[in-house]
Amino acid sequence: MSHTPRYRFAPSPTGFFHVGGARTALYNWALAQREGGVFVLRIEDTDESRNSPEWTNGIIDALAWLGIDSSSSQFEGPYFQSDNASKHVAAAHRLYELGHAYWCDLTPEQIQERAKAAGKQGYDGYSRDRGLEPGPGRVLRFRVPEGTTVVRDLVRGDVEFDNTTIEDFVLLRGNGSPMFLLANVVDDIDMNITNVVRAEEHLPNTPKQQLLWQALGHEPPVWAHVPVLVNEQRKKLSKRRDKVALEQYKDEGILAEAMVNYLMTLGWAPHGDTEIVPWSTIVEQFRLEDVNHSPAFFDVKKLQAFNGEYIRALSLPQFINACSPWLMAEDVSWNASQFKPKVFAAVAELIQTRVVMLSEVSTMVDFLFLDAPIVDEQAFTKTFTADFARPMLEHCRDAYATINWTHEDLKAHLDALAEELQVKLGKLQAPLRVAITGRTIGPPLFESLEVLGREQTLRRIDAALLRTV
RNA sequence: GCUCCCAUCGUCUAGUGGCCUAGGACACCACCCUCUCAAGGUGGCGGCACGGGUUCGAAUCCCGUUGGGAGUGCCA
Repeated sequence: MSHTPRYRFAPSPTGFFHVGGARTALYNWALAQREGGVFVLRIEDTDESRNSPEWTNGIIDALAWLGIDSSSSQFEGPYFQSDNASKHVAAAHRLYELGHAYWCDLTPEQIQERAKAAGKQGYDGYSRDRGLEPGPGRVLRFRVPEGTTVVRDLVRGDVEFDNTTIEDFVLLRGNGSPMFLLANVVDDIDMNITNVVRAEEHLPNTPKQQLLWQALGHEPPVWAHVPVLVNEQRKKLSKRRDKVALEQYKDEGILAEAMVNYLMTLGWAPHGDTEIVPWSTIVEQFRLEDVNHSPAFFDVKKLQAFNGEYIRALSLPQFINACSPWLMAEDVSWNASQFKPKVFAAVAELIQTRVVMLSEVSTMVDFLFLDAPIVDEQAFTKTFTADFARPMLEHCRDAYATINWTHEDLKAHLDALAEELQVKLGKLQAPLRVAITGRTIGPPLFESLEVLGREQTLRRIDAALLRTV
């Protein structure tokens, strides 16, 4: 008899990892860590159409990204539900022998007809006392007992269900294969699961599962149903209409730590006035009793804000390192051979405070690695309507040919010109910025010029002057 | 339809009967800083769904209303 809390995370392999699933996994992981328990991963692959080996690796990888390390001593699995099929069937037959289940030969169509005739919905218990033997096409149904079932839920309190509202659900299909509800319970019992923490959508199923636990002769686990994540329409996040794949956020340059931290603030909050806290603090403070009862909107804007915080908290070398995949990616606008790590390193600090996602980095520095900047026509037209635009550029072209090539001197030169022309430097530099970078916004201009180099700078000034003739 | 869950700023939350003139964060707005854009700083806008109780006292407890959500398969 072990008193070690055993949590479990039981995703079905559907091809991508859902942010909602990520949060559930994190809750389980935090609790297992906090209580010195175990996190059991079980892949619910009973539905053949969902069964694909590579999906399993995807799940392990996603968990690893979140910091749920499958090599940890507190991690167990992965187990596969499909491996336990014989146990599920055996349990079903035991239930039949115990009188907790019976065979039924009604087809779904017949059930519907009967329901329609009775003006009600669902299966009406028709085969309950017909004493049918097993036979081809017959399903095994659970005999729901009379009374009420009380689900003790750590986040919701006691939830009461009148058993008359629970229909005699199917345990074994007509082809003999076990249904999810059964498989799930049998596995949980088999794996000594003590705590079931999952999304609220499973709450209506819980009385059925609890009945199954009891019929099988076991005390049910501690339940906890956490609210679902919703979109701006307040509907449960779904892969069809919402951006829910963890991988997608990862690809955009959301840091794992930011994702984890953000996910944990949905339905719960760390103590104190700041939400940005390390995982260790979360493990220390997280309690199911403190989890909110209502659905939470998955706000990408706030996720990005968190990410910006985490990006800025990186040391410079860490930041440079983190950017690397996006700088080496195949879809960058420059030729891979033109990328210069040293050049990027020289401006990285200026970029770090200007992005909230790592995927933004490449367009912010592309002008440094391109032969010619990608010019935003609108920006060009707009900035070059200023009457000082051409004279300023011509002036720069001449002065920059001989000036000391430091950002201080580059700036000092334009400062002087601004003074002379009675124009603010902010306005004056705009055409130069567009000529060099192609855009009106970007990293500080003079530092950019310094790393770009004299030759390239002069070339781009000439090119811009040529365009305006 | 039926079953169940839920209800504090636009959003995420703090709040477990007096500390609440309801706190923080994101977003938004203004100002400061400033070579653009950010970052940073300061300030602002903005909420206890409604109606009844209980209580000396209710965001907090109870009931109802309204409004949301989830489930309702021989899917998981």
